[in-house]
Amino acid sequence: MNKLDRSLIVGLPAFEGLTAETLDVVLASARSQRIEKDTAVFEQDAEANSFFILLDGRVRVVKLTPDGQQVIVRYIVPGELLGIAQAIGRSTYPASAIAVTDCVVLAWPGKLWAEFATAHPGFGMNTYKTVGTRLQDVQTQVVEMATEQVERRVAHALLRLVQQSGRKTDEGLLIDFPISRQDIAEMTGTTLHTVSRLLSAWEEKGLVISGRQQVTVTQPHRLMLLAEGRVERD
Amino acid sequence: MNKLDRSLIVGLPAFEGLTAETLDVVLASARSQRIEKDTAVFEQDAEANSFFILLDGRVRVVKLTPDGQQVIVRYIVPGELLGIAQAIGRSTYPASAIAVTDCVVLAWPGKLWAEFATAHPGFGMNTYKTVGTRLQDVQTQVVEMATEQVERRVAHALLRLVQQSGRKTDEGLLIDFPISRQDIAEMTGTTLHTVSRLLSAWEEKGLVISGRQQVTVTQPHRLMLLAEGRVERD
DNA sequence: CCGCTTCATTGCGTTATCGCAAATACTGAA
DNA sequence: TTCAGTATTTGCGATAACGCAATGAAGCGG
Repeated sequence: MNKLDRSLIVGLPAFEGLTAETLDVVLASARSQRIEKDTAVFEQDAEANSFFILLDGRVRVVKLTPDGQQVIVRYIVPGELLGIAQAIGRSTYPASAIAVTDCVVLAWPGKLWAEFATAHPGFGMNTYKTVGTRLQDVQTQVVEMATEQVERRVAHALLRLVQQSGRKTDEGLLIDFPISRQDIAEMTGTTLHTVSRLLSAWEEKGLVISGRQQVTVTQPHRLMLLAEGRVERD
Repeated sequence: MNKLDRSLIVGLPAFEGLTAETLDVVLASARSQRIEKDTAVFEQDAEANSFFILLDGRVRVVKLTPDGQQVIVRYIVPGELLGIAQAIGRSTYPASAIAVTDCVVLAWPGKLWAEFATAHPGFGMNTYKTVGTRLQDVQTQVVEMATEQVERRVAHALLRLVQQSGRKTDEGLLIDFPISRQDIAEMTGTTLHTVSRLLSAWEEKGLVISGRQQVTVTQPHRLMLLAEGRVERD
């Protein structure tokens, strides 16, 4: 078994404020794991045997409805925790997590979570802060879904993706992982058709450039105006 | 200053597992407060100077959008925490809380939250569990809003209200606080008109009885079938 | 390099839901 | 008891968004 290096996790929000010794202790029980693109890190309703930190790649968190529809709850970027069912008092995962690209994660046995949290209060605090942040994010999303029409919701979603995973290119800010019209639809509660029409219209207006599983926002500012609803809805 | 009695909070989930002495310590810094119907317990974006437990009455938690629309995030029933901005790492309240009926709350200075949480880990855990539960609730709501059409969303909302605040009457389960069509609309992201039409249709079918600011679910089972979408949508 | 699969586009008809407006019903206070 | 203020109902027209279906483009595996 190859020893994991402390530098992997130093500086991550989840471990902020912990001593070097603590990091080593924590790392000692972690195992690193490669997750191939399009495979699951964990599955909804399965026993929450592990919790994870994403070190590299992108992960999509998805909820499946009884009738087979999907909703994308959020995207995870490197440095973020995922599968922390324990921290919210669950024994099963409330959603599935799918690797959007090839990924590397650190995994810990789920039962260690409580141990860590009590032995290293800072770690507990940090995860709770994550949970709190996500609560706010999701509540914002509810407000959007309740009050905004589709065009603005999709605009907001794109802006969030760009903020989280935007890579600067010649043309603008590229969302730097593969994302389909269907994916965007599942994030915003609409259909791939509507998303496609919107992107086409926006491309026409010069706000974005989009292709197969790829979106670049060329004029974030104008897109933001549109998202905020104070504009040009022709 | 009248001393608060331990019996007020014994048995509440937030204080579960704490010793009698601890309860007394905690109570020593609490002040009890009466909140008149239709007044605010706290206001969105205000400094989070206090956190609360609702002892009696009902509170509506509302988010206001920049353009003046409202969304009802949740209803609080006695025994529940509210205004726990500290626990999610915020210094301002992310929403407003309005008394739906005359209420009694216990209030603590916000800065005490962190003290309590460290001095009495059980208390911290309990609030975090609350935050976790709410995260799941809200995520469920996002999934509903993304995948279900209005009729099912409203049905789900009513069932939740009945479950949380249903009082058995001759006719069925009465939501035991005043709730308008507008309120239900703001919970489900629709309009009071649509809610009114739905309630009328359901009354026709014998599922509910509704009046001014009042709803009784007479056939919860059939309403649930409708909410789950396996039915009679004529 | 070819064929297959997946993804995206777009026209067109359908429909759920909205938004307005007018009428009606209920409640609490004077 | 009456009046004023709110809440509710309901008809009707408008429309945002869906859903289908057909076509076209892009990428992947052999």
